[in-house]
Amino acid sequence: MSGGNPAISQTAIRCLEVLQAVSDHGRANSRKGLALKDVVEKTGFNSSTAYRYLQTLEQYGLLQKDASGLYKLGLKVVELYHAFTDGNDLRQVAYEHMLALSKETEETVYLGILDGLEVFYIERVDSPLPIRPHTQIGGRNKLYCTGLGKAILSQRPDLLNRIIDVGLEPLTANTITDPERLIAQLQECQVRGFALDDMENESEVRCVAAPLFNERRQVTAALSISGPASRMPIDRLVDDLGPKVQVTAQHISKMLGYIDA
Amino acid sequence: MSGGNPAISQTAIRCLEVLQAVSDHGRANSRKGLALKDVVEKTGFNSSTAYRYLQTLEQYGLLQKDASGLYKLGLKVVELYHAFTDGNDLRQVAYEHMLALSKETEETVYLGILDGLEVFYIERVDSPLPIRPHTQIGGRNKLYCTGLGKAILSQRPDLLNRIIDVGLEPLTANTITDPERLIAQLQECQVRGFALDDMENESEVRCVAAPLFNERRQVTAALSISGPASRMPIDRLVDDLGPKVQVTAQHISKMLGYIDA
DNA sequence: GCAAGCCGTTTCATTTATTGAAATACGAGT
DNA sequence: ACTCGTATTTCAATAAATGAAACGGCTTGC
Repeated sequence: MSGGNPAISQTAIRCLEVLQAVSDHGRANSRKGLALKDVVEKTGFNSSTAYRYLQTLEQYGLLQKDASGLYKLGLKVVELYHAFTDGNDLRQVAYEHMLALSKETEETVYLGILDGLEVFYIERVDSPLPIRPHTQIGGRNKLYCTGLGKAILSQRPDLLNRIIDVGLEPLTANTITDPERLIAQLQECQVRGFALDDMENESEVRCVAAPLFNERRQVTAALSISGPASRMPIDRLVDDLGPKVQVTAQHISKMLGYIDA
Repeated sequence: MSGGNPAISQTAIRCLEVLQAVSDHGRANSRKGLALKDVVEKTGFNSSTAYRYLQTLEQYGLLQKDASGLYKLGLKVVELYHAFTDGNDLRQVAYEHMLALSKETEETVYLGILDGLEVFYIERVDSPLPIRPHTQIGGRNKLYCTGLGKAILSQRPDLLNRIIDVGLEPLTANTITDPERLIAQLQECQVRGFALDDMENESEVRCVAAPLFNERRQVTAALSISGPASRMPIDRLVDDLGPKVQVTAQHISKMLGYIDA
């Protein structure tokens, strides 16, 4: 190869591309796994090579063959996930508070963390009600048009310019695309203590979110309550749910070692 | 290298060994991550090599650096886990039943699947009570001395000889090490429909478990209720909890497409 | 019942990326 | 400023990855 970073293993990365292909497939088409030929198609690798990678991943347990001999994600994934959560204070302490908050409000509660210029959804507690949002854990969304994102952004002026430079792409009719308006709203959110998302990321979904502070008073995560617009009139968000997320977020922040000024 | 399977990528496997080292460390010592030198120590790789692997895993998102620059598991792990659960009917279907069962009994409910000659713990719903078992999700246990294992084994005579050949190592004073007794108990379990674990895997923990049947009438998974011996006298297990796990297991089996004879 | 075709698997000479010793850069502690 | 312990980069030697081709098994069609 030519330019690539020399401190990266080509072979290992290609192998992980195979893993990704299988993972992506699971998400999209669910049900059945991928055959060797599918992996060859998706990745463009030579079939011997793809074969070897599949064998390797299977041996390690990241992949396994399903009943029909197709490859799908393996048990090692579960093992790694639980090792991850064991070492992840934030998720640990937040989870029980999220359960309580969801129970109290009967709505879906999300925990998101800052990852680059996006929010990464790290945990969710579902609403008991039949109609509820379906954002994927393990997925990502923009900072400027989600409750979680704006809650984080309101405390992280350092990110604001980068976000605006990249551009505010509208995702729904309500997405804020005017930088001035975004800035104004973030200031409002800073004062009030929680952020609103009025169908800016997905139509029919509204959301309130509050930032989480760690022991160094930094914000890299937020908590939100989210639900169908029909159950979420703006005044319920502002008067009822907003204060509730905020209080819960404060509790969690305290557990994380944040000391109120 | 000399003998190794030629259909396995050495490089990729070595890279995954580094991932494992970081993962293992997280479990054992929690808190902080691993430095390059630690990885070098643990794996014995040359530092340039280990460095390249760490870079590779970090770039892919399986690892990330924590605040102090040490490596820990990254967000890709969460992404993969949720792709895994999306494509995993069993866990999906079982989970809500597990929630209900845990709520009703106020005890911890486990879901385990057969993996080789062990049970792999795939999901858990914790008891609300303060004293509760702590078996790790993503971990493994023996078939012959756990409720889950015996529930599976009672329906899988094909595995029995292999288990006995390997040997019944005692893990507690109560572990059954006599093959005859084990066989007798499995038959009893087959008749009654659920298996008991009377502190055979861990002292102070008792458990009842029932097998889960899939659409092809095979058993590769089981459901259990488990708790401290103090709250779990044998007659509660037999008269109350046992029938409850069994009924729940039957519901789940039905959802999985199992048709009762 | 035979042939053709498709896919997974193995082989092996060629090519390429990996390797590791050593040089270098960095940073904390003194 | 110097030292020590790490992290990072360099580069020639080398071991491992690659891919074309051959093989084998299984299904499909005639």
